[in-house]
This record gives sequence, structure tokens and C-alpha cells, in this order.
Amino acid sequence: MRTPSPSRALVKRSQPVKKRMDSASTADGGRNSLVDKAYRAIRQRILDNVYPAGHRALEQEYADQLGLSRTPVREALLKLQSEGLVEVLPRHGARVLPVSPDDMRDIYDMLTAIEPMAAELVARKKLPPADLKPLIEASREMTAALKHDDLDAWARADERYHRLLIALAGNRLLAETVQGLWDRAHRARMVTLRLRPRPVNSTREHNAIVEAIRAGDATEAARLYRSHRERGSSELLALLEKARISSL
Amino acid sequence: MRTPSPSRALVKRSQPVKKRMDSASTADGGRNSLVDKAYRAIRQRILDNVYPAGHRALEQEYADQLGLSRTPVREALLKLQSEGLVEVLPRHGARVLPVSPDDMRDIYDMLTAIEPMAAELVARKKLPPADLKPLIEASREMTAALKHDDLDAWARADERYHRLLIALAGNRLLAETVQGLWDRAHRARMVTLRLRPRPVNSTREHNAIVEAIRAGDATEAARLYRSHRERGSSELLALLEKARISSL
DNA sequence: GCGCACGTTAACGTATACATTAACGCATAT
DNA sequence: ATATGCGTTAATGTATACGTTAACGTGCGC
Repeated sequence: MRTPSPSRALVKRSQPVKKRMDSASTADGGRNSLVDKAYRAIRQRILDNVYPAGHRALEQEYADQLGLSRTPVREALLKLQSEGLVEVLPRHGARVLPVSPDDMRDIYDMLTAIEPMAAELVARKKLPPADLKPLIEASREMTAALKHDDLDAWARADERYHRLLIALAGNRLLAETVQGLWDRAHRARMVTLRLRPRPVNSTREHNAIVEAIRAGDATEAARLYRSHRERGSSELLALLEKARISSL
Repeated sequence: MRTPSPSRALVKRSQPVKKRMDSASTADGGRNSLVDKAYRAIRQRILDNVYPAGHRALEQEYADQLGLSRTPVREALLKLQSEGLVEVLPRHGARVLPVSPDDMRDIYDMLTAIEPMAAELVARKKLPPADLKPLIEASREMTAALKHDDLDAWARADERYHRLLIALAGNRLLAETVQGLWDRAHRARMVTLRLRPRPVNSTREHNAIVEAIRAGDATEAARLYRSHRERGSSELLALLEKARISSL
């Protein structure tokens, strides 16, 4: 078998018990807790592909890497599992879940259902135009990023546009659900970003959605968002198919 | 020695910890684990209103009630929190979350977005009519239950209809999300069940949806499901409002 | 009488101990 | 040689220990 490092799994009591909790940690609800530290660290590494799909490690290994005990690591892994980023296998450690094209289809079907609803809700609110400014700003940044061929910046602005829009819907449940779905799809988006033609239509579509929202036309906003999402979805799925990418 | 009951110092270590793990417990993935036992027990009590909204208890109290240690109880509570059924407050125990009319609106907006998508997906699959039989059967049961004025049976059949339909969509993510939303709304539905007029239209609407699915008309199936959901949603919200129910 | 500071305490977050069991190697029988 | 069973071991699930801190009460100063 592969023994990653014999000095790993058996490390015991590197420190007596002394200096626990270096920086104001316990009991503020979650933030600053070691569980949260582990959660954010591992999640970030998954999204950044530091832990690529399929990566496996034992609870103790994650704990050693982060300098924690198994308890907070375990809770963080359970949370990541509930969000669909990892799978905890009883004796084989926690494994970063790959995302197959089928999974992507499921995820995008969900987004296709939910995000247009968000646009619809926003349009119905008849928000003052000032509230829509950040959306337009994000669109502008997308255009600018495209001009400089900075695809990463484009992706960040795109993500920001969608997150802002979702947030304006004022439905926390919806926002959290969508964020979770974006997280799962993140790596696939990053890969296809460089396989696909320059996303020149997105900005126009984004602006059209904003326009419908400003006009208070909820149905049209939803329709536009849905077709935007459907186009993105089918493009992405076709790319994954074509590139024979069976999982990410 | 002459003493038939050697309850003394030389016994092997007479279980310093109770009688741990009575029946096949550890490590099968989750089912049968004590975490799962705690999770199901607490969830059921919440749905059944044994722990009504607002109910609070410390980790240790739940543990004592279930005869477990804090560890599995804690993990179960975290899971229930991630599903929106309880809130874990740092020094005040875990509290069963009330569901306000605003929460219900958010939940139903989500369902209004997702469930019609499920109907759409099912319709696009052009399933053999036999696969739709359980749906029709559930509808029939609803009618029968109404005839006998058995509202609980009606609610169970209604829930089964929706669950069956969702399952047919073949999107696990979607099914799990919808189930979570139904769980959150469960208590409110149970209350309004007896405050509202007999749901005489539901069966007809359900059958119309099945008909559209059988005809392979995805758009129509989605439209019908959406209006079904919107009607149910507005009726329920109006009732909560009228009954001055600020939270459940 | 009122407010603030300090001590007390209980609940929690985290660490660690421990028993169980799945996985794996090895030996043996066929 | 392959399959089967047994012993070993490592990873987990659960229990428990422990230190920190928020909540609360008490007493002192004003």
C-alpha cells in the first residue's frame, strides 16, 4: 500500500495540552472556532484544487496539517459532506468528491430552476435603481476583464454579478442554496473557462436582465435569466462531453 | 476463592464506561450509528411537535434522554441545524426553530421554483405510463381520504404524491433539497390543514399534472405544477396571516 | 437605591482515551 | 495455485476529560 509518510498518522501528543486556543476561539457561535477554521481551510483548498477531486485523507491527516485535533476536523468534514464537497467513507478517510457531467447536469437543472426565481423576486420588489448599480458595475468589470483577456477576473466578476442578484431577492434560504450549488460546480467552471470561446454574450445578457428588473417585468426577468442559464449550462455540458471529462 | 461473586479489584476492567455499543453500531457509514439514532429521534420529535417550536435543551439533556454521550448528540444537532430545523446557541442549548410566515414564504418560493422543474424533467423523460401509476394511486388515496374526512391520511397521500413525482425526476440533489424544504414546512402544513376548507381541488390538479407528463408536455406540466404550488402557497400564507400565527 | 466589578459556575469547544471493527496479510487446506 | 479463515492493526465512533468563557449573582461603592 501507499504509505504517505510514516511520521504522520501516529503522531501523538506533539504538545502536552498547554497552549490550547491561541486566539480567542471558543463559543462565539462558530466564527473563530477551530471547527470554522478547519472548515474554511479545507473548503478553500478544495475550491482551489489544492485538494483535487478524488483526494483522500484521514481525519488525523487533516488534523495534523492544520495543527488541530480530530474533533473540529471531523465536524468540519461532516459539514463539507452535507454541502456535497466531500464524502466521508468509514475507514478510508474523507474523499473530495469528483463532479461528473451527470452531477453537473443535476446542479445546473437546479440552478435553472432557482436563479430565475431570484430574478423574478427582485423584479417584483421594484427596487430603487440605485440598488441595481452594483450589478451594472459587475457587468462592466466583466467587459473590462474580457478586454484584457483576464479570464479569472471575468469569472470573479461573473460570480459577483450572480451573487449580488441572488442576494437582492431577499431570500436567505435561496441564497445559501445557490451558493452551495456554485461551490460544487466551481471547479468545472474553472476548467471549461479556458476551453470555451470568449464569453462575449454574457455581459449583454446580464444587462438585459437588469433592464427587465428595473422595468419591474418579473416574467421577462425570469425568462431572460433562465435562457441565460440554459445557454451556459448546455455550453458547459457540451464542453465536458467533448473533452471527455468524466469527472472533476 | 470462596466468593462466587468476584466483584473486586482483580477483575478485568469492569467497564469503566457503561455498556457501550449494545447492538452492531460503529462504522457502517452512518445508519445504525448513534449519531444517526440521535438524529432520527430528535428530527421525528420535532416533526411530530413533541419538541415544539422554541423548545430548548442542552446537549447533555438530549444525551440523557437518549442514553448517549454528548458526542453523537452534538453531531446530530449540527446536522439538524444544517437542515434548518434547530439552531445551536452557544450557551443556551439547541433550540427548535420556529417558522414564521416570512420563513414560509421563502420556503414556498423555493418550492415554487424547484418542483415545477421536477415535473418538467419528468415529462421530458417520456416515461412508460406504468411508471406514473403510483402517482395516480396516491391521488386516488387523497380522494378517498377526503371522502372519509381523514385529513391526516389526505396529507400523507398528498406528501407521497409529491415525493413520488420528485423522485421520478431522477435528480437526487433536487429530491433531497425538496425533502428538506418539506420538513421545514411540515408543522405549518399540519396546523393549517384543519383551518382551511377541504382541499377539493388538489386531486384534480394532481391528475392534470400527471396527464401533462404522460402527454410529454413539459412546459404544461411545469405550468400546472407551478400554479398548483402558488395556489397552495398563497392559501397557506393567508391562513397563517389571518390566524395571526407569527411562528410555528 | 442603583450600577458596576468581581467571583462562581455551568455549558461548551476541544482534546484525548478507548473499544470496536473493517481491512489486510499470512498461513493453511483443498 | 486459489480460496478461506484467523490474527493484527489502523481508523473510526463514541465516551470522557479538561480549560475557557459567557451568564449570572453577590457585594461593594456611589
